Amino acid sequence: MSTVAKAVSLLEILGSGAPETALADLARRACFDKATTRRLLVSLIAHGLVEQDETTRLYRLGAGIARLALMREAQFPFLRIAAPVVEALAAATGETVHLSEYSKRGLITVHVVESAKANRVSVQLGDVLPMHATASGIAFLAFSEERIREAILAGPLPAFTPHTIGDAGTLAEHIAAARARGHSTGSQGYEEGVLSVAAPILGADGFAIGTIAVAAPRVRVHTGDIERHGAGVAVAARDISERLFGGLPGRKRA
Amino acid sequence: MSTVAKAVSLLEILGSGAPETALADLARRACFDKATTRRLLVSLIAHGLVEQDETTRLYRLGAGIARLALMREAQFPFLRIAAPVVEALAAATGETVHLSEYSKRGLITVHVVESAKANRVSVQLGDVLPMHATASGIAFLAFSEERIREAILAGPLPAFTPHTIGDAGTLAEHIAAARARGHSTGSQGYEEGVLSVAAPILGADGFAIGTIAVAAPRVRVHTGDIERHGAGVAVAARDISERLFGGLPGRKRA
DNA sequence: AAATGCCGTTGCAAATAGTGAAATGCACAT
DNA sequence: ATGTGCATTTCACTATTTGCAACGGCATTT
Repeated sequence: MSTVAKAVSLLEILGSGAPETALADLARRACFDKATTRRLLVSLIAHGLVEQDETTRLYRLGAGIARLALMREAQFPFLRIAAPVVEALAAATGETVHLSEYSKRGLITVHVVESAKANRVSVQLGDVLPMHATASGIAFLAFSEERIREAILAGPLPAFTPHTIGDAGTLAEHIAAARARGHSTGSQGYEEGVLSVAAPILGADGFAIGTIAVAAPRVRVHTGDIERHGAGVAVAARDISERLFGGLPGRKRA
Repeated sequence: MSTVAKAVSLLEILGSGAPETALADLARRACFDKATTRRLLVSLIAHGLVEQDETTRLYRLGAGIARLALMREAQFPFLRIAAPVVEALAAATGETVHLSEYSKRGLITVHVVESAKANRVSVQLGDVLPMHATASGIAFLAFSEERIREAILAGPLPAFTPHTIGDAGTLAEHIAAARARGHSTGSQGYEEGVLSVAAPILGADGFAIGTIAVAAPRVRVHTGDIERHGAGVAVAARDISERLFGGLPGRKRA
């Protein structure tokens, strides 16, 4: 295991769970020696990616993380551009709308506007959505590079609910259907009782770079709602793509 | 130089400058061997912190960075809490207001609302502000742990403009004055023609964790404006502290 | 009060992981 | 065709990293 892999693991562990973590706890969770863990943390602290409480000796993610994220956002203002569209769609539908961005590990939820209704779908910021079990994932795969799609179809398809698609053939059908329609639908594949509709946000090269999705409790979805939301996310996704890439002919982006 | 230090350097270089960077360019700027640079990048890519354009082979910061930042924000919602206060102060003063957070390297600018006026002060998100040359820095040091203050007073005080404070004694006086008043003033120490007023945002232990500042072009600052803005930032800073720590008696934070 | 357990920190020899020069392969321009 | 510039791979060498073990501080327990 490479040293940077270990360092990143520590960051991920610090990010998940409690806001602050003790050294021994961290070492145990990461399965590293205490000494190793501490030395990695010292390096990370020197660069501001981790901070340590002076008195309690507890560790937490540092402001350097935020700095990197801000620099990235300055280079590629995905959130700044897409967030208003998400808000607008949330207002128009009255349901929870979430935005995600592709990453090696899955689709990362980068923005959420929850429905104002009491019975609503809640999505955690930073959550990683599985490709095969969510409307977002299927919408993404329908417009992704073939390499990514095949990797998912070839890999394991863990079940999150009894409704999760566990068969590569069925998944391929869903993907094909989503490609034909321009948006996907997800039915309780990740969480029970949740229906979702998602559309891909396309990059400059025509491949998906993220998705926008509407998620509603099953009991509230009536005839025509799926189609209405499907049209909504498709328009919103296209809108985001255009704002990101339409106005800047010089800039290329995968 | 430790391996994680190198990996983080690459992230910083990727964040600064152009949105996408070539391997050779990156290796040159970091002063690493091309092979070394690439292997580090491969590790970072595996964890989603870096992405590579499939066709151009250019590297950029990945969505994993955003994920870590979101997880951090979920643990400690500094931006979510402070941003509305910054907006309000910007609306009230009509000038540029910026928010920063302490990090080992300096004060990191995490939120900015620029003045609507044509002649306005512009601050870059993610910028690191020097402690000795900005109103924010002096406000921070006035309420920081002694260790940090002394490290700055002992260290070098590079000049950014002819007005930058270059003398430890003068700096100590400014810090003392800021502590007495509850807010600091900065006069063209970092950028020519800019006057700033800043106040510290205090953590649960009473030490500063960040600052909020109003920055205006010198020509627009008239009699009484300094005092008015000083009162404004002080109230805003206290407001943020209270919203962060007042409501959650169980949570501690340095 | 002494003892026990837990935690963070430091030192050191062993070993794994990282290093860089050079070679290979790939595209594009000459 | 030939050349140039780039990314990528290989391999012997070296240095960083590693984990054990011991230490000191702190709190709770006996």
